[in-house]
Amino acid sequence: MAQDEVDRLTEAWRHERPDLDVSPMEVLSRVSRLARHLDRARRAAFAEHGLEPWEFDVLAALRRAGEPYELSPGVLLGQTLVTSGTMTARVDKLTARGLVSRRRDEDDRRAVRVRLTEFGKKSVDAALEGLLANERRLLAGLGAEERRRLADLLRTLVLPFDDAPS
Amino acid sequence: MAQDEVDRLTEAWRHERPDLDVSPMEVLSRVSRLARHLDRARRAAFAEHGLEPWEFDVLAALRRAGEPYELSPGVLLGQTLVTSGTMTARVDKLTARGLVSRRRDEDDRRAVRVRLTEFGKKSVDAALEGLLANERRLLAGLGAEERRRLADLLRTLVLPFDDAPS
DNA sequence: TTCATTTATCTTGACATCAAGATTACCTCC
DNA sequence: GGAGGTAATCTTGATGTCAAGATAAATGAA
Repeated sequence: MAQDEVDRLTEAWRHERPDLDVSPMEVLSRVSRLARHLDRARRAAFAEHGLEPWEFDVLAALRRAGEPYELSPGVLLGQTLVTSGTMTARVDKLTARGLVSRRRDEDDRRAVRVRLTEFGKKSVDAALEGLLANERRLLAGLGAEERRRLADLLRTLVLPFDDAPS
Repeated sequence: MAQDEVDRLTEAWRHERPDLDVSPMEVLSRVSRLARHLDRARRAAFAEHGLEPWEFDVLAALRRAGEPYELSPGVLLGQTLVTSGTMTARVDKLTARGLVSRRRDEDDRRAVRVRLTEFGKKSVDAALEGLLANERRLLAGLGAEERRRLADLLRTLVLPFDDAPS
């Protein structure tokens, strides 16, 4: 198989630091680099539907929640791995664009409900289909069984993080 | 095996959008989420050595280059996947901290050489060892053969990006 | 030689993010 | 029914990043 950037990177490290075992990078550097490439691909895929990646993340969380497509900022925080200040800003901008609406909870007046608008639902549904089409293309190099094994191996690495929430 | 966040996420999508095949997410969402967790782990590991992740990335590229630990901003761009404006800012800050020095090339006066200082070399060498110790811990759940397979599968996904430079 | 093109780097302006703290409202225990 | 503690959200200030364009120098064709 052809060499990728990480092969060259670890080879260089082995030359410069032969005293170290850099083999962990062969897995984890590829994860990081692949994620950066995926971010760019996602950005391009969403741009066709007029959404930024961070906009999709919020809208998708609401969409996944099912009818009536409504969650609190606090729940959205947990699903998107951002801070509260960031979520405030995101909801502000999504509201300004008419993709979601925000209203105060009547029972707990500290709380807020963020709800997908009809426009938001249409946007996120279209963007999701574009995303999946793009992702299928990126995975074309792997067979079904390989994808399954890859997913399983990745799950093993992710699980410790999901268990102990940061 | 226990469920992770991505299992819950795809299950929710299948409930809301039973018409779509969301299986690509089982691989790619895990890559993205794992990368976010790795970023945080890297940040913590580097903090012990007084470096930010972006600082390490630049210093490590110079360190890997070998004696005299000197590269141009343009080459650093390619290795770190950032834009030229970002690299200018990074080199500015690293210079201010005394981790690298910058001087104009004598032959091509458009060009600049960024060189690791002795302090920069010591910092990046120490941080690298901390990073690897941390990465070994994160990979503890996988055996040697599993790591190799995982690395191979990831290489297959990364290669198309490395070939066609964005 | 000279001018247009290309290359290498830097500058600018906008923006998303975070950490820390402020604000407002609920809740529990005396 | 207060008072202190907790919870949910928002505000502020600093920072890192990008996209697009500016600057400056090398290159090549006529």
